[in-house]
Amino acid sequence: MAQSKNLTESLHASGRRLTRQRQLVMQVLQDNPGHLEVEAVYALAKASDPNISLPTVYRTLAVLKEMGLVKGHTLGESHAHFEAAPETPHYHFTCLICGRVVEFDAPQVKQVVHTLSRREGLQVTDVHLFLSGYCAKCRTGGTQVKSNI
Amino acid sequence: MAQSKNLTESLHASGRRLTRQRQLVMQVLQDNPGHLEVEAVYALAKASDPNISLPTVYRTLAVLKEMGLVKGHTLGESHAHFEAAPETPHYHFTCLICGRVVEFDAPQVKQVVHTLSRREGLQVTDVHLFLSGYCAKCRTGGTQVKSNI
DNA sequence: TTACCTGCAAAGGGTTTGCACTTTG
DNA sequence: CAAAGTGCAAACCCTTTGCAGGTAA
Repeated sequence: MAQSKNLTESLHASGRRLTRQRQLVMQVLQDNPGHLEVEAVYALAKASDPNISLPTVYRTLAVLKEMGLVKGHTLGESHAHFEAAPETPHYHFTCLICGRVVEFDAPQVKQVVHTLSRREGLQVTDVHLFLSGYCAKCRTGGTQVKSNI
Repeated sequence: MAQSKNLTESLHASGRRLTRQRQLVMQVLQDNPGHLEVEAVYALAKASDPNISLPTVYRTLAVLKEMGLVKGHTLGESHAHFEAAPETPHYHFTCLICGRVVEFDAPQVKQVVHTLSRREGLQVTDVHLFLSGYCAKCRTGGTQVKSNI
């Protein structure tokens, strides 16, 4: 549980308490790299603690996000996705058909952000680069996992 | 009404009909550059046609988006924003305090997209680069227009 | 002990849908 | 005239909130 240290400290620093539920949600996010919908976090957490509630998951995600331990996205869809905050920022491509997410890095983005910040006098705290389209499989009419509409 | 041509053709090409409401919504988006929330589109449309309904605005925006005539965003907020599809793509910064939106272009992004597409065999149909943080005014504790919570 | 936190249930709020009527082509 | 589109009202669904009982510190 390498998480505990960071989580404990962050909570303490902001005058909050370390609860079983907060540890659990953080653990779930760390054990499941990539994007999890809130319902998925809830389901995974519930596997360890059947009593945890959905409102608590929402509240916990908000707290963790505020402390910078997790990142939240709303990638064009109606519901939010969360992931443990990666050391190195990265960006996302989502396939419109099968929903596959490709994560990638792009150093040029930092440069863009820096240039803009200077020019406009902005302080940028968060960067989302989100691409959508068709992945290699779905382009060719192959898999189409999600298109059973 | 330079719009009419494009709208008419796009609708016809997809076997849809040209209605007063669709013309109106498209007109509203074109006459009001920048981002409009759905409610704002509704209000502006209603000024010209008091009978237009909110569901129709939603349905129309979905149709226009599908045809590529408008772009929809969900910039970290709970509700969607729309804008007439610009000739040249651009990106957005939103101030977390006052809500100001700064639009900007960044040619480097095209390069990033191109590189990734090739490497992963993706077909990218949409690109969102969304920054958030504090604008020049709000950094200094100045205006804080929106923080009357 | 005492804030803070959780669970439950209910409320919120943006978005979507069912249906009868209207309008386009 | 037939099919597509609209308006109205109600349903949906993700998310938030009020509150009484728990729990970390």
